Amino acid sequence: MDEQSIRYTIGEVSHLTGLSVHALRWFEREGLIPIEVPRTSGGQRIFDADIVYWITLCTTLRETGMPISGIKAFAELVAAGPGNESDRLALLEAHEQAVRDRIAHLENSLSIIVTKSETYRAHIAAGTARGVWDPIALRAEQ
Amino acid sequence: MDEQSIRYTIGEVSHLTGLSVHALRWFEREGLIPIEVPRTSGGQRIFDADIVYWITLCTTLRETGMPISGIKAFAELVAAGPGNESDRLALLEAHEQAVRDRIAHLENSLSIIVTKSETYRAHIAAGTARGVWDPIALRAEQ
DNA sequence: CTAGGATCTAGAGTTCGCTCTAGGTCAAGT
DNA sequence: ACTTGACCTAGAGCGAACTCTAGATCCTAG
Repeated sequence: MDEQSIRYTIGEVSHLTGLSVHALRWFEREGLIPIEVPRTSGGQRIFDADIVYWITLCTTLRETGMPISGIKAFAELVAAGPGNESDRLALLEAHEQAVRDRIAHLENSLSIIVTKSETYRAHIAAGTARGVWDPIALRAEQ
Repeated sequence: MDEQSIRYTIGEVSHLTGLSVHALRWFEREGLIPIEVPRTSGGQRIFDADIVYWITLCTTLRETGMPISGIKAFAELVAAGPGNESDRLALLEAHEQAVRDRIAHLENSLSIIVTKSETYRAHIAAGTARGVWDPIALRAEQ
């Protein structure tokens, strides 16, 4: 990496990552960023590509359901420096499995929803969209 | 259906559906159940197979990310009785698509996480788990 | 008939993950 | 120099989805 890499303001990072500036400041306060974000002499944050990359990774982890506490644990490992890479890997692998499980569960649920939709479609097409196939309407109609 | 179908207490429904009794009462209060749940003379709820089925469907919708407000909308359509089946179908199909999108997004994110894991594994195996591949360690080590 | 576990209502409390506010300071264009 | 929009800190507030509490009633087994 270049010694003088690109410097971003918090607003630019907000655009790059999709997180609000509030959320970015909050991420730092919560310890999700493994270094102290450097400041200008006036106290304003200076982000570089590395931190933006880290934040992007954080959002990927968040979007896949890792709780803030999990990301914080990961950040703490990184902050602790070299030597705990297998711990970091274990954390990632556990999350990887959690995501796979989540996808499998969603696919399962999806098929239930699809079946329900198909039942509705069939009955609507047949003009018989009442009765046995609707457990609640059923009650009303008996 | 049988005129005298099986009757369940709220505790039994809790076991059957995995929702807490608190959550079940809250679901009713929030209007997620399209009928008034009948009561004993003493005021205790009596659930039957139809309601249990409905609640199970609700949990499937919830687990796939439908907000309570969405389920409420669906319940209101069902409560309104026959005639709006295509609205119900539209609601289900919209959610179906949302779930497909969610799965696609998760798969995308998963591949990012997998790549990150693989990088860690490769570097740990090579005994070079420091430096260039870790954006934060990178900073510390330059 | 009585004990005690299950249930009732209505509303307060909790957790998560931000979002917003107040009361300033900073910095870039004119 | 001045204006104006971005940024600062610390903490309060918020929406979603429950969860828990209090104080009372129900109901089933012994």
